Amino acid sequence: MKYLKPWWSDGGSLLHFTILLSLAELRLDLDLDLDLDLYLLFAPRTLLGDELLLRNGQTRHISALSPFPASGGWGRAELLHPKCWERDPAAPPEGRLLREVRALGVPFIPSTRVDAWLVHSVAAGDADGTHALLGAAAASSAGGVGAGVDGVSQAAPGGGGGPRAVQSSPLAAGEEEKAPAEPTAQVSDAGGHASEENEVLKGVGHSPQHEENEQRSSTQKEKSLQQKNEDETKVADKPAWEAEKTTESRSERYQNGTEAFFSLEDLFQLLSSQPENLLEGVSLGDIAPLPRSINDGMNSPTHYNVNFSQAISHDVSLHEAMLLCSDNTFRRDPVARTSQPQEQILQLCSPTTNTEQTFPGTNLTGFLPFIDNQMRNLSQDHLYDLDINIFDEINLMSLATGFDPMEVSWLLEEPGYDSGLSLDSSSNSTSVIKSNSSHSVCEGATGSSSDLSHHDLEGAVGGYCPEPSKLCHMNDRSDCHFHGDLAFQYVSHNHTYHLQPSALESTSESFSWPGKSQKISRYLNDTDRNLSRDERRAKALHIPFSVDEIIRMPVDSFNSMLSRHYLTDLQLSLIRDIRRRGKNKVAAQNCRKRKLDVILNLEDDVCSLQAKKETLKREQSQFHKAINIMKQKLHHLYRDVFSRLRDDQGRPISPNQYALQCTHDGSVLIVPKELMIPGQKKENQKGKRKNERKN
DNA sequence: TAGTTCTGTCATCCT
DNA sequence: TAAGGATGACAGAAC
Repeated sequence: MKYLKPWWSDGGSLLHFTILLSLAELRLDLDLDLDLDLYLLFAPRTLLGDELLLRNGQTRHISALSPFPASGGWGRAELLHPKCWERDPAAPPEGRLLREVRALGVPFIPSTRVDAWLVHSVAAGDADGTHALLGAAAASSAGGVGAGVDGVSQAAPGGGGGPRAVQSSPLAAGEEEKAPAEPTAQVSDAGGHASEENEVLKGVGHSPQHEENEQRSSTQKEKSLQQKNEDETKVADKPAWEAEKTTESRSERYQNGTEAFFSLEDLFQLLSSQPENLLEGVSLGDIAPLPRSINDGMNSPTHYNVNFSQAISHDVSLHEAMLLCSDNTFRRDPVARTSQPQEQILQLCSPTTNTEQTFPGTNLTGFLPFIDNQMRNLSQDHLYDLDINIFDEINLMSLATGFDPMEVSWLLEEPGYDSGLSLDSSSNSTSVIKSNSSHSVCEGATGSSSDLSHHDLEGAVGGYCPEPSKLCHMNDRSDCHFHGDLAFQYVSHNHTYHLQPSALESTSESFSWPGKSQKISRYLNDTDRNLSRDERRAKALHIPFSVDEIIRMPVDSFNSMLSRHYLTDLQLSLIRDIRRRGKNKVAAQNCRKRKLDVILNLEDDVCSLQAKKETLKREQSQFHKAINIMKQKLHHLYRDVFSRLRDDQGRPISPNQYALQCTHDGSVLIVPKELMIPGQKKENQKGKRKNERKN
């Protein structure tokens, strides 16, 4: 197990904590919101001396851990490191507090549960240290101390229902710290020792073996990352519906075992394609030992038997997660587990085993090695960043949809609802992890791989369909399929939006956490404000598509997407309304933009025309001036001419009685005004008057 | 508090 | 006929 850069919220009360959990070939990233003080109370003692990074940039030194309280409280055990129990006699046995929580009817605070996680990759390097943890957990379980309501504390007898699970665990049955790693071949040589607990807790990558592995694979990682980034960039640049073919083809490549890298998206796609398998059948308790090297992970015919259903279910706790981390062993009510052979146990079969049984319709040969390889290619920083971004959304999303107690109860009340998801603490479908190197067989793991496309899930708003019974009709899915889908949708959540836990007003309001509710409510409301009304509506109705997809998707893809999912009339109506409003909103924006452009253009036209008008006015004025000057000159010339003219008797000719008249041939005649043409007469009179006025 | 602006939405028409 | 673009009108939020 690895704690990755935990940080506290500004108020210092809510801990946003990311845990990388090494689980066989899978590493689970858990995103938790924990109470700071509570966490400090029960934080693993191995964190003593650690600096916790607060969100405000300050650090908080873990100098002391309070003793474990006598009893009560919610989910404390979830935070308790198994070793703490061993060292602290006052510590309650494993699972006790979980039982208490349920027995007392205290609702799980969604943010404190590991209600959503991602299966990231294999972290082989931490196999050693985590064995110690799990061994301790096994010891607690084996002690059978917790007379739990459900599987956790009942998982004890003999150290676990999966007989080999307990026995194969190096630390099981009270042998925790001293037990060698021998029983499980894949357990690290240095593993299984509690002395390495620190290493386990503080970072897998710090173990010598892990470093060695990292060095060995560093070059390969770089190349792999580069290749992966290129691939993902190409896909990411396209809308989901455009990338659909790409993802499908990638899925095929995975199936063919030709894809060398396995990204989160890929993993989700695969999970979505076989959610029922992964969620229902995979038992955390049945996880095969972790390969010690990349080559082991890639080549060894290790069988991976992981029960995701438990981890994903509402009952999954940090405590379990912590226990799960170790040597691929997860003790979770083996009795219950084994008592339900019909429970779908997915075996992530090796190429040499029955892959068809494991993933009918989907050849996931090398599935986990791909994950391993991919995750090995991710640096811790990458993971950390990823965790921050993704888990925040996931965690918040879970608040909104996945873990509404009302919904859970409703689901459980659904006729025929046989969830292997352990939605109920009393469910018998608790998962068991046997530290069994043998290969489990996937039972009931059926279904096609193409039911849920990648983008269908990735951008899902709700990732949840409210009518499970109807969902079973989807693509001839069995109940198992539905459950798997449902469960996986809980996990997939929404990665499209910055899902802040609004958790929808409705869902957020449905939680009751005295003393914390206000804080959570404020937190949810603050973040939910960023969601549009349609987004909130979509979340409320658990529309499995993102609003952005609904709006932007081409009509053909849109219709095909709708046809691939069973949606209620209400959901369909909402989806179409969202699409219509979204389209219209864009249209309105464009319309206003155009209108604004038209107005601006018209304003520009007005300005230019006004400028032109001014120019013309100035020209007109200049022309008038020129004309006046010409007239003035003509008048002077006229007078000068008449002043020089004489009649036959030598007398000057009066301009009042005569006028000059130009002929067509250019000659000038002196014509008596009485004989002048009327038009010329008027013009001469006008000219005379003007000249007189000017004079 | 009133006015203005911005934005989303609806109704309607048209393509 | 469905889908959607365009646009006027209205309402609510924000300033």
